[in-house]
Amino acid sequence: MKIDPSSPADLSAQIAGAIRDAIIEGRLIVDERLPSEAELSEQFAVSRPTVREALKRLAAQSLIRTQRGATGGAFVNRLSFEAAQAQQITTSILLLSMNAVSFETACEARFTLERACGALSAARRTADHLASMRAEIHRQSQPGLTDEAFCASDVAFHRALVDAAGNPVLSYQLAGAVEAMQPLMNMITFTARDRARIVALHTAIADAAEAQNGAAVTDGLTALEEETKQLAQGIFAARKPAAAR
Amino acid sequence: MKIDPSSPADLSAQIAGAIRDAIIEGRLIVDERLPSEAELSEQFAVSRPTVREALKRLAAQSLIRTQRGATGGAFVNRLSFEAAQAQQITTSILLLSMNAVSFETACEARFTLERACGALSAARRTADHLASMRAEIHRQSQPGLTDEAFCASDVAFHRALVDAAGNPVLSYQLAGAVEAMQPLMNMITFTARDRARIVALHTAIADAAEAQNGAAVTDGLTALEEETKQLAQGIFAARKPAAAR
DNA sequence: TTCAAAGTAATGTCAGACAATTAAACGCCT
DNA sequence: AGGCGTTTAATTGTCTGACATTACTTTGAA
Repeated sequence: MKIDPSSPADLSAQIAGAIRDAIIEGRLIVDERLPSEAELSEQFAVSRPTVREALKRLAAQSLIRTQRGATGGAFVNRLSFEAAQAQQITTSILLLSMNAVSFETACEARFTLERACGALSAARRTADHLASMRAEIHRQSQPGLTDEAFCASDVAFHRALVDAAGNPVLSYQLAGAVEAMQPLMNMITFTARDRARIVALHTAIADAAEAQNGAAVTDGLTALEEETKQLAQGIFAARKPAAAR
Repeated sequence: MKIDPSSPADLSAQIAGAIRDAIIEGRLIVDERLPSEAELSEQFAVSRPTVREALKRLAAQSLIRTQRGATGGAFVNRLSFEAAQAQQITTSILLLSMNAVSFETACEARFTLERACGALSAARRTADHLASMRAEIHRQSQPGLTDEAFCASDVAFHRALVDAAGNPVLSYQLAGAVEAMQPLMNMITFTARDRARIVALHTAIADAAEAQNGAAVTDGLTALEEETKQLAQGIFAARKPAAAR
């Protein structure tokens, strides 16, 4: 684990990179303890604050965790599916909000990916998954629900559908697609959305999953995509003349 | 932007979180300059090293960039698709290597997602995408190619296929699925792989894309998945009795 | 007017110190 | 001898102050 001392700046980035590479290449394994900050600063011939900055960089990516006390120190973290999903969701939200992605592009990506799960979800769904989906549909039918709660339930429904595929890698990959879209869709369509229509489409999807009919799940998602796109188009069409005045 | 000074530890995490929230919620916009480290340390009533640790955390997630000099400082970064993809690939590699994901699960997730692009890629592929795919196939046919180069070309082929869908959000989401699998598949199957068979399957996929036949692209990917799974099964079957001795 | 040099403000790095926390080692009492 | 409370040591978390480095800005001179 070496760094280039000739480069004058960004020592902490170099050190973080060296440790990260060691983790990725398996030279540091899960739950292994890194040398103490004092030892690291000796090894890399830098000061302790510089080492600390490097460790904070790694902590920000959930690559290490730190513990205080006598047997404390920095430990290589097992990257859990949960932590990875949270990271992916944050990244996806930022990516969408900072890059002027069109509603259609994002919507297409989301539903294309979710449809990919359709067949697997229909084949493997358990009673638990079905119950979760039905519960969310029931919640969505409650008249007093706030817009935020309706959106959260919408996301929960789709998460249950994705999880029904029984493939944690797939669930992780789709976390960003499903959850990052919520703020975007919420801000655009929540005023015009017809909840009864959404509930009907969700019910059709749940029914198809219960019948283990993969094609019907896929069709249901396609119908939902069409509904969403038309809704957005209507809103954009109504906005433009208003803005042109 | 406030932090809780009563919590004794992890001040830098709190500060990083406060700034991150400000960025996500739009209170800090792209290319906006943050206050200087000295000003931030005053605002949050902490020392400059603590502020610096917080900024390094954000820099590790590509949320900010820093510049030295008189007009320097920390600026909100536009999260590019490229940077987001790089992050996702790193996260995916770590997730797979640290969580004992079965080959089958990862393989299924990868091909399920890639198949989802099939129809779009077939419909929208340009001459450039086709040329990229053909070029990679040609490279894969060269007899003197190293295993590493073959794998890299394999990844490039699939990247071209995914990019052909013309949806950058989709490309971003699939980056992890396609690129993170390379080390995993490489380490398991490269000894037993029949390159001619892979090239034939790739050619079939490229032909289908050229003919804009979405179903054929999907079928080609399914065939490739089957090939890969059987290859892996054969290897695991051969390993087990050897290890049992 | 143009170009070079000094000034200035910001990040990058270092050194040393103290506080807070935690587990292990130790000693004491039962 | 064994259990329990206390001390001790190691480590991270934070602070203070300083200097180095960088790059823009201003000023001055040709």
